[in-house]
Amino acid sequence: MSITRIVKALGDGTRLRIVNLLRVENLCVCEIEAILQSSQSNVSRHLAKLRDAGIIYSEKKSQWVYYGINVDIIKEHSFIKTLLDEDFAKHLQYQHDIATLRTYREQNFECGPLIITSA
Amino acid sequence: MSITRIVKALGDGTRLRIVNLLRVENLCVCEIEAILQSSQSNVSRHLAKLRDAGIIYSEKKSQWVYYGINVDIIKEHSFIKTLLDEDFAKHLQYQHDIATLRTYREQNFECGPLIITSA
DNA sequence: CTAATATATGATTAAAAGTGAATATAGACA
DNA sequence: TGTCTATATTCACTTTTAATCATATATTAG
Repeated sequence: MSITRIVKALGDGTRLRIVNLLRVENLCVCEIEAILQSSQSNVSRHLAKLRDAGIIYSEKKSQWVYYGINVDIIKEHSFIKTLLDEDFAKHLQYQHDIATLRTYREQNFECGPLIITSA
Repeated sequence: MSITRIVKALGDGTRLRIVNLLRVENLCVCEIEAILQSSQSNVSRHLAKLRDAGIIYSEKKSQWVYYGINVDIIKEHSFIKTLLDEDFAKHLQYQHDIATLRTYREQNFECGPLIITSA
């Protein structure tokens, strides 16, 4: 996979937020949808772009499709690892998304709407 | 500067090649133009995009404008450093561009056309 | 001043990318 | 079987981006 293709696929706010979340754990479309407060089709399309660029993989489990970081591409393109491990941590947006994910887990939400308490 | 903005600015083949060259040394527009075999206005526009994203800076010296990597943004966004130091090295295209730059220097070219001997 | 060179930018066009709404597909379960 | 849920995909539309050509600006050299 070319560097250009990978960087291009990462060059979108929503997709960076998705990759940041997947760094914590594998998630299905509806979970990402809830955390990012974005539409189903929008999230699905962004996931497809990331997968086409080899950054993430998908795995179907009954009716859900779980997405996760493709560790092989990270080994091949180490800047992605630096981005995930060092750079996301410095920006509030990404920390906040992970906090939302934790809230989501604590509340034992299944796929469905998440009540966000703080913006 | 947001990560999204930076990644977006890097998400183009020509701009990645430019950043790869600037890693070696500061260059003016006409030198980049010759090495990448691209048009003056095209190179100028790509440079402007990189500069607007804070990835490079420009410095006018008499009639030339020299561009160079902005080290401050690399300190702030370490994935750029990994990209420059580790990932470019693994891809032939970027190595080749640097070889062309060396040829350019050995031939003592001023700004002007460069005779490429091998593709 | 004039000519030549280096760079930036406006205008235009073509291609690519993003989005909401609707639809299609596939699995789960009664 | 029919229905519900999760996901993907298509359509129509808008926005963004890239490339090219032509022109403008600035600097140097004569």
